Amino acid sequence: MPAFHNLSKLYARPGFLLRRAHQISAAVFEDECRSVGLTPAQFGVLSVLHARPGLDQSTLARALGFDKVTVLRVLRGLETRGLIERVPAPTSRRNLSISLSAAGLSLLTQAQEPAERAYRRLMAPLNKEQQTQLLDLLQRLNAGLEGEARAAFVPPGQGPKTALSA
Amino acid sequence: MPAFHNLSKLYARPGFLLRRAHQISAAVFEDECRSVGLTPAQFGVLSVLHARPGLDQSTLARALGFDKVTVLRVLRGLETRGLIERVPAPTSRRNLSISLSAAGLSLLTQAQEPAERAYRRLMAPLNKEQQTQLLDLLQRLNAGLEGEARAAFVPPGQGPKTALSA
DNA sequence: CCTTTTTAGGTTGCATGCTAACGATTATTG
DNA sequence: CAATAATCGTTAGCATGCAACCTAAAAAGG
Repeated sequence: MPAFHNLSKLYARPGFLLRRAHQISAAVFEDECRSVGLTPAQFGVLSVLHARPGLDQSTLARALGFDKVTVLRVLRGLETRGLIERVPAPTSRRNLSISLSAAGLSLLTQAQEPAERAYRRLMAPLNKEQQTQLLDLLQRLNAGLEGEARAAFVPPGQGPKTALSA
Repeated sequence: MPAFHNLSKLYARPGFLLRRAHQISAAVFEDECRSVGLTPAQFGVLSVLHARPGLDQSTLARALGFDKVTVLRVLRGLETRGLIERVPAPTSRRNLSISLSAAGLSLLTQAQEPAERAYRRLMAPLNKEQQTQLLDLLQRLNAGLEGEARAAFVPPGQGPKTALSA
């Protein structure tokens, strides 16, 4: 009898556990942030834009490990709601410079508390030591596998490396 | 200056790390299983059907923590490829009994090796102890938060609990 | 019994993530 | 400098996950 007869085999796969954990994480975040109307993706975009105003779309996508098409659609939604602004970049005719609007900054500020609650609710089943361990292991896993995912993750440089800060 | 000015804050969020880890995991799996043409979702469905032949769609969805619409669409694809069969269940007129076809079993068997490779490749950045730790922490997290996700996870019973085994 | 509620399967629509392709623009390099 | 390659924003299409809603069937309640 083949080994894959047993379901516990499937349930112990990291892919299965990661998928489920991500699913739960997103559900908890959306539940907590429903009041401010921000999804995890939108929250991520606004957060990066707050730290690095004026980024172009591609750099923004890489700063989150998002697909550039996803970023494009998220940005369109945020632009419609007046939370961000997209203007042609001065440095290059094919870049757009994205930045938070006043409303966007306000909403991001409002979202900090719900996001914190989501964090605590998600980590509630683990004690402090386990929480630290999990975050460390995930970071180690991700760092060791950068380049495996189609969408590259490249944290935006602070200085002259960023497209628009040159 | 608000604390959320710093990007490392965002990058250390469990939601961010889980999202990225899941993204990488799916990419690695799809890369390894491209030869047999199975996505993670399809592999999961076939695996459960192999362990529990004759399940109905809703029970199958709960056994994976999938949305029932997702299961429906995955099953349609698998049925078109002749990998599964859907027949009316004898016990109830609104249930469908799903089971692997010979081709489905064959493909699932072929997929075991690539799936194993994906497993090893995904866990490569961690040593044996860290791998065990990560799986344990994820299981603990998921178990502690069942019910938070919209799609419930209910492992199918072996005995008389399953819809069609009564 | 018969009515009410719950459930299974299904459809539709929206958000997200990926691939592939495209025109325009910028970089590279021969 | 000119040909080539890489990049940006964009569109389009497929897969996954959610919500809302429908019909039919089954369960639960009186």
